Amino acid sequence: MAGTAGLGRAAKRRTKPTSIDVARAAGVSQATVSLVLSGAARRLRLSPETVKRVQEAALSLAYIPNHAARSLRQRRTKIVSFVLSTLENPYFGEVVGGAQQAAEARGYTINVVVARSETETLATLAHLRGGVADGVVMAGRTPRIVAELEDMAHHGIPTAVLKHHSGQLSIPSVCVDLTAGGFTAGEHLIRLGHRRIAHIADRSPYSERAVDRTHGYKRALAAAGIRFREAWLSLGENSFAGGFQAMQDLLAGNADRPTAVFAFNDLMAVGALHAIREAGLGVPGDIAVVGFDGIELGAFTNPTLTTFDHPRHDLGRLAVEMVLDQLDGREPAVIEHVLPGRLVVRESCGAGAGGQASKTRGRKT
Amino acid sequence: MAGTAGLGRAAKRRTKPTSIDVARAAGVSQATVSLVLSGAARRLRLSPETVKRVQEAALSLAYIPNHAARSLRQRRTKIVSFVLSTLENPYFGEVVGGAQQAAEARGYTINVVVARSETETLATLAHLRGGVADGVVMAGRTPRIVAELEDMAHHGIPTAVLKHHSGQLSIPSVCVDLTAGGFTAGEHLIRLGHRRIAHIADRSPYSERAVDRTHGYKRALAAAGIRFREAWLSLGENSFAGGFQAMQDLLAGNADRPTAVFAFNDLMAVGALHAIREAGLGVPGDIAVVGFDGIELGAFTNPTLTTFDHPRHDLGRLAVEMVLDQLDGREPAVIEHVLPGRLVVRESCGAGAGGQASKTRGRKT
DNA sequence: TTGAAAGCGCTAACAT
DNA sequence: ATGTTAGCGCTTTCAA
Repeated sequence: MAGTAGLGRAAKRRTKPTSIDVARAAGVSQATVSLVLSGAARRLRLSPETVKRVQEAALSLAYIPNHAARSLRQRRTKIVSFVLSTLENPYFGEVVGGAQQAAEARGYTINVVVARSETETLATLAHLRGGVADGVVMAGRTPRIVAELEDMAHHGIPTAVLKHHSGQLSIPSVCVDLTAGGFTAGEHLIRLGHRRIAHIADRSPYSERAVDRTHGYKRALAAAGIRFREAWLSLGENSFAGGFQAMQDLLAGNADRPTAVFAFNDLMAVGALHAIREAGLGVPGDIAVVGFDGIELGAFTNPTLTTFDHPRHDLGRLAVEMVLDQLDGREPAVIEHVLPGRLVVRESCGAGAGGQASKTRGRKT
Repeated sequence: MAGTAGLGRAAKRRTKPTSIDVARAAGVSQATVSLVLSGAARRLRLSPETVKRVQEAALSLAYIPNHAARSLRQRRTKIVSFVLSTLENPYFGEVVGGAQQAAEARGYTINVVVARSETETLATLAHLRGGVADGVVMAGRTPRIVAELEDMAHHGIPTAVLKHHSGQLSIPSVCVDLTAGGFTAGEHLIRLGHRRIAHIADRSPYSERAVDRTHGYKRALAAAGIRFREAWLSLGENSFAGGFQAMQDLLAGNADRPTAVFAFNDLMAVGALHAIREAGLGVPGDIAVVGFDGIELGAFTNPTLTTFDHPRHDLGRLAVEMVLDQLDGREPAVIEHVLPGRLVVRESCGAGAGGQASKTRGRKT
């Protein structure tokens, strides 16, 4: 029972047990406890009894190593932070899922931090510099954020950027080929006979330079000899309400209304669907709609949503792997992953000629 | 110029500056640096010049305190973890938003951890026991998780549970009055003349005991003298697809189909809407639908969704405040917050007689 | 095969 | 008004 080495600290009120307590209980040194619990026992050929005694002591004391002490000593936390701007778009649910799986496979934990503005993001990054996590995956960016990330990388905190081309940056990045996506979406609508195709874009600063899909859309128009009209480019917040409002603007501002709309993402596309319906018009009859990013919701709207689907799981996985590779001291094999997306044709574009219920869950192309 | 005490560590390659480096640069002691940067300077009447020298040195070295060292010494991290089971339901977006705001107001940071199963959750909690965070907000629960949380509380890591009544537990909790919600939803449908009202529930283990809204629904039926029919209770996964499937089951399994459905949450309700449409039926014409929880999506579906709206922001805020109160050494003022929700009537229940477009954004009751 | 000792970077108590 | 000292709990040489 009681104390090998007396009451000392172990007797203090409800203090969590430390490795010293375990050592005492097992009758070994603190170092041995550490060795056993870190799995180095076999390599160093500790005697099986010692190992067993330590394990039992640890178990009976419900010993859990102190995270702060361990990270201080080892100079690493085994945590990667995933910084994103909102949880209100389920898009990131799957991305984080992929990230977690990749992290877990290599012994790391993901923690998600929401930073809603550039200011908040910079504050978060400053916090992370203190060593809260070993690396950072950043979804969304502005020039200042990128600069900060580059600096962090120089100071030993590897990062990866998600979703936008990093262009000339030295930061590893993963993104979907957004330009191809914009082109594919536009082209699809053109093939269906549309020539008056509007575009709803995100007005947030995060997307200021993220005009890739808009470029793709313009290229599709150009390829078909259709002139781009400024009046058919509508900006809104990145949300249902933003898409709704952007679509209303589009309808109000144009005497000759468009016959099709390509939206920044599925969230905004759903907002647009609603605005069209409120205006007494039909989708795809009066206006065809194509979304972007492929969240599950699109398979359940009325009408179901044609969209450009992203490999969300892979996006998360690759971003984390790039960070972990850097932590392992190797440069990531590829510094910029550009993943392909694919068009998922459903009802909202009017392509499914038949358009029966049985097809509404989405055909993949 | 260089070293008071020689080149030593400061000269080492790219080591992040420590408070010792700052102290040297400012010509003061390490303790003074700590005092200045923690804001204790004024209280202790450090001379303004000293303060200034330290601040400048810290700035020019881009000094950031080491998180691990600080937490080890202070025995706290100023972090609260928010553990939840999925990011695919935007419901939690706003809850986390409220949590963050409350945390920030008191100098804490929230970090979100996704644990998709009971096993993952228990592993996460074990990790948190190591002192990664000072406290935990847990969304969703099973008996084993609750037991674990209680134990953590005994060991100095305060917790709060979100969303379900804690019943006899000693853990502080915040939830919406789900029973009242179920009752309100059922009653609303009954008032509209429905008597054949089905219910779609969540089959996940997280909800095993969370039958509150189902109770409410049954009570509403009973109050109207309507017999509860087992065949009209359908279970599904907590997702669009789960609601879709549960609704299909309902339609397939009943010769005399229900004229109304009350769904576990808005996600499942949207799945149900889709199943009804695929079956060639109309909402609310053939079947009225009422959802639960009030996520933004419900204002943009077709038809828009009548639902029982939750005060999501407050839910997050109160949960965090309960944790922080415990960290401050005071018992939370209230150990169980039961917040009211409110019915938001939109199109899917058929109540909006007129049902014009202009009303579809939702009337609050 | 195991133990002893040092030290990660910081803060808090105690001296001046 | 500032400096000295000790120590948070752990891992990791180095010694035995």
